[in-house]
Amino acid sequence: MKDGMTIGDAAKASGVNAKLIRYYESIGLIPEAGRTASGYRVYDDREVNVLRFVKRARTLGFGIERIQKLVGLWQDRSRCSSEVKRIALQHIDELEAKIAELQAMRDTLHELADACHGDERPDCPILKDLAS
Amino acid sequence: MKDGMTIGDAAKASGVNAKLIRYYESIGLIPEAGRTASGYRVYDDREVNVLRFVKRARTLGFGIERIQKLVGLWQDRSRCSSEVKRIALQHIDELEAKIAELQAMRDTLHELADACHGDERPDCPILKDLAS
DNA sequence: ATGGGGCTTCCAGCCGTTGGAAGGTCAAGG
DNA sequence: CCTTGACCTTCCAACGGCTGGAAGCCCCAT
Repeated sequence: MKDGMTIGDAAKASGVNAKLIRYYESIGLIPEAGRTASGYRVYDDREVNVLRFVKRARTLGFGIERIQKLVGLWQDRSRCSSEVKRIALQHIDELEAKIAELQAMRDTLHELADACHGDERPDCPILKDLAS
Repeated sequence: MKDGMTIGDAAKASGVNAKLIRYYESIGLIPEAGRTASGYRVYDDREVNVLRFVKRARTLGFGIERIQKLVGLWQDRSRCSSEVKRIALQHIDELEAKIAELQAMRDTLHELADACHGDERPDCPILKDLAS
């Protein structure tokens, strides 16, 4: 039962849904799966592991392109860990930037919301700010 | 020179580029602009103010649909500030959620990157985590 | 009249999914 | 053997919020 899974089985085993597996294949993130005589895709444990790797990397916010590199490094036994770390640090930088951006929005909005009495009257510092 | 601007002038005056102004019109975020005899869009100060409002709201991360509501409330003199505040608070909640999500990614990655020596050796806790 | 800049429309792509339609395949049960 | 229903296949479209390009018209200065 381990080898020769259908895409549905691979989806359950990896946590990546079938539709997304096909999509990942279509964009070249994962190699083309083998096929049965009738055209069904066939997966084995190794491919499920790749899918799990991809899913975990997505959970950490890596983009597809970077995941491709990570999968490559993962499968390259002669890789340098420095290369992997470099990619991770770069991603951390981008996350920090995004976080800072969102926090700035939140902080501004928080101030405006605090200043807004939020009652039935039309006077509103939030709209005043937006209109400025 | 104040009224009867072309889209390019309105873009400069509002900070929203011409392409985007047309897009906003196409999705109904802003009403259809008037036209000259030859088909050029024409803008006046009031419309530029709406564009500025939209731009500021986008800067604060509001989505288009919500901005539509905000513009409506802004132009409604009998609005309740509570309604505006409600929208702002809801948006703050979503920002908080997104921030927390990104922070979780960053924290995990930070731990992994710290544990990775990042040298020429292949051993790598980052890949180990992704493969788990 | 010619050039160049701005305007017009429409179409396509970005990212990572998700949904749906239309049709083929497979195993189980009547 | 045939039907049912759950699976699989492909392709096409939409989400949000833009951004770019192509093809063609308009307007002003030289």
